[in-house]
Amino acid sequence: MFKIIQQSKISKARIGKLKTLHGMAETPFFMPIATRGAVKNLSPDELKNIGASVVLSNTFHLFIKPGLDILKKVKGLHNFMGWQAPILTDSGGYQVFSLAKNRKITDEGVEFKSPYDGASIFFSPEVVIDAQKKIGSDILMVLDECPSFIKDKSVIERAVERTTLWAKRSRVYFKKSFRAKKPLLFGIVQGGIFKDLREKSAQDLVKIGFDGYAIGGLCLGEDNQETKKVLSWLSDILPSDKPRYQMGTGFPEQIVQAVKLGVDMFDCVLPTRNARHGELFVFKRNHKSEINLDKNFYEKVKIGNSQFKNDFKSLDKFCACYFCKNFTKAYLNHLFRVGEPLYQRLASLHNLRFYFELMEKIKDDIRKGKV
RNA sequence: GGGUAGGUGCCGGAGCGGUCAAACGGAACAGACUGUAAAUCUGUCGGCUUCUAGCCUACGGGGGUUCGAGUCCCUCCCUACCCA
Repeated sequence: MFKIIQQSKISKARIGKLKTLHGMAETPFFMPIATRGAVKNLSPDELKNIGASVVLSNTFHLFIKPGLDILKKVKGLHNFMGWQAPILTDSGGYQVFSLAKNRKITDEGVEFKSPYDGASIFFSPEVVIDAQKKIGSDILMVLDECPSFIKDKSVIERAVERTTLWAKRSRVYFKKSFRAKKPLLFGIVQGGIFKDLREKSAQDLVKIGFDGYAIGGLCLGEDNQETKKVLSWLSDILPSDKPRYQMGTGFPEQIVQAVKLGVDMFDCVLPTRNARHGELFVFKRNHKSEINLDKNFYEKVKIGNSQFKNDFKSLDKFCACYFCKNFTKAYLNHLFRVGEPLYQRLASLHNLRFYFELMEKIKDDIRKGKV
């Protein structure tokens, strides 16, 4: 299911191959986010063209709309959204965090209030496995409790206990639910920035046994040094022959840091959301168009700012995206200011292409022994 | 020529004697977003300075009433609509 092709000699970075029911994906990879069955503004063929291999969707949001009946009728999300490559589905654990005002959590599960109409929705580990089965996900995530990192240790500790309990239940239920054509099931490590909690969480999950291990609850406001520490503690506990997935991460330098600490999979809303909000990621390249990941290797460009009104140059003439190859910064600045929908498409296309180029560059550096 | 309604900051538009450098929108200028309730949210937005404060200039022009006027009175100019 997961095979390491190359292991770096100077870091924990590795290149691997993850086999899923919808084909192989080379790690490390970055997943664009299609929360409601679509990466905002982009079509599947566009995603393929810029280098997407796996897409992330969301059980909670799909559960509400369009609902599982619809997804079952079309035989899964792949058919529904026209994406025949792997799909990973988040469990709704993140909504425990992001919709904290509208949910109640007990050991049984989470009682959500729908953000659309206030209807109550109950998520248990079993409900979530069932839902992901109907969605037809290739990589299922267990339901977890993603706490805010600010919470005191006792709160985090309880979240870890609950997450482990739910992981066990998920594992058991998963085994019952799938016989042939089994997708992958990932457990999720919690524990905030506390060494003992992170270690306990990881050890208990490893005992239960999963196809891959996710690291949750990171990059939610904690200091980057703390993130790094957590990853290095876990790199020795999580089995190295299984894929590791840092959920919700992150800024480009955070991804580079994590890969060096042995992480294989990433996802984040930043490239797409920030694109929509006027922020573009751009590599700093030398005259030969090379990127040096050891330095400050990129900048964030606020394309709507007045300085780009009269900037008729390409954003990045070495970028392979449709926008960079065909349009000027001044044009995108104009589209942004007047609110043309095309703005969001071009900006999203560019930022995602940046992330995929970043992943290609990282792999290239691993192959060359530079990372 | 007569009548009516108006003229407020970059634009639209509140205000009807003091708490008004003037609500609220928009534009403009900047910032934030990390397993997406996000084409969202936040801040600044007359000028100057010793900038959690002070000073100056401002509500069509001019004059007046008042301790005090964007707000009341007179007059002039302008705009829109209606009647001749």
